[in-house]
Amino acid sequence: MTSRNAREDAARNGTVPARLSREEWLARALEVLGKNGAGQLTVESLARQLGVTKGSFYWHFTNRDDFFRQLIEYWDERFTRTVTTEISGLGGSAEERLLELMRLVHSKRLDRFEMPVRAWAQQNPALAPLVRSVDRHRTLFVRSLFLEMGFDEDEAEMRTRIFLTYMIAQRFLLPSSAGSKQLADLRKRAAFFTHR
Amino acid sequence: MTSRNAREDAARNGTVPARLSREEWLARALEVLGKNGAGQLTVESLARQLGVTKGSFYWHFTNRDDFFRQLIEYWDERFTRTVTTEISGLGGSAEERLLELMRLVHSKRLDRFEMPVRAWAQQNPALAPLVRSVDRHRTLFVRSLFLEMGFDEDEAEMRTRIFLTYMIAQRFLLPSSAGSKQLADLRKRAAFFTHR
DNA sequence: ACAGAGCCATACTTTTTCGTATGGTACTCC
DNA sequence: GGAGTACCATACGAAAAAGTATGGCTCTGT
Repeated sequence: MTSRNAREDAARNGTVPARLSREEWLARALEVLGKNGAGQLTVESLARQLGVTKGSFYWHFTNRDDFFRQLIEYWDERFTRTVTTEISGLGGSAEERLLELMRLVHSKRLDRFEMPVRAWAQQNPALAPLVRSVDRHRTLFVRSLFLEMGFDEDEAEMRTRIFLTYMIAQRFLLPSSAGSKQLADLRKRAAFFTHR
Repeated sequence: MTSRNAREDAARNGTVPARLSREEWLARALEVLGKNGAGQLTVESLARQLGVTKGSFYWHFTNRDDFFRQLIEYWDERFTRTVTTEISGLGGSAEERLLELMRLVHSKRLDRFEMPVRAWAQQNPALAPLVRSVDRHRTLFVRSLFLEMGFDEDEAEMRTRIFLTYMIAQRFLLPSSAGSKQLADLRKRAAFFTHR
């Protein structure tokens, strides 16, 4: 008889009964959203995966809408905020910082939740404004880089749009391109965005 | 007492009882997918909107999976196939045809289902291959344009990727930019993709 | 006018989910 | 060592959805 209860397993092993935190719910929810889609984003399914029951969920969150709001904020913090602040603290030219941004997003796969999060949140009237807020923050950040490179307002605006959409949807046309010349490709792509 | 039944209304007006076709189910499903998300893509919800019951659905389609497969094919036919064949029949330089492609997608809003369709279908193992097939077709088409412009294989490959991702995710960063200088912007964007 | 096919309504069963109510267990702090 | 708090289990009710079975209506062809 295999136990499908993580807390029982923990008890048998003498470890702590794996009391969950708020973040563990959110982290798991993002993974599910990315792998299985928004349709599988149910309370009881998440609870089963975490080895607990709904009782834990409704302790940490008042209801599903509250959970979803916190999920967007969690995603913003972990997959956007940390990058922009890190890049902001760097030196070098604006071109170099843009390349470093692409490198970071690629190596840490920070774009892996772009599509599922957006396609899911855009429909919800309570969540759409939160996503738009994330976009505003990104746009301001990238636009400042292009302005620093010397492009005028309109040109910086256009390049920011094309660059950000590429960062968002890139993963959609990547079946399994994994190659050895990825760094060279990254440089080429960055140069394409920053050429004059 | 207001009737929420389209067929009864039609009967009262003396018109045809609005017998539905397969395509009406598919067209409505795409609209729902775009507006309300995949979560609202249920048989009974669609039936209510069409003024019929589930009986009609299970007459036209064997089950939900069958319906979804046909939905992807319908989307491919109406929002990709028609464009590539129309552009193929045109004259002019490859640059002009690429601009015309952007114009068509923009004016007819052919990109409005990109994100919802993808985020939804990518999760389903039965649907993902169909979407990848659509991507292959698009990639071949756009890549041939860049090759015709004189770019080498690698360069054409990269520009195709950036161009297609932009066409896919463009709408995500467009709050309500609707301006009068849209055609000029289109030309500028096209030039950005085709410059050397 | 009658048979058959095409198309849909209705009723029903099973499954899944949200949310709530309530009780139980472990830990902390006096 | 007892009270209180933090965290979770269990049980329940209500709603919604997929799919099936079956009967009814409408048109066409003959």
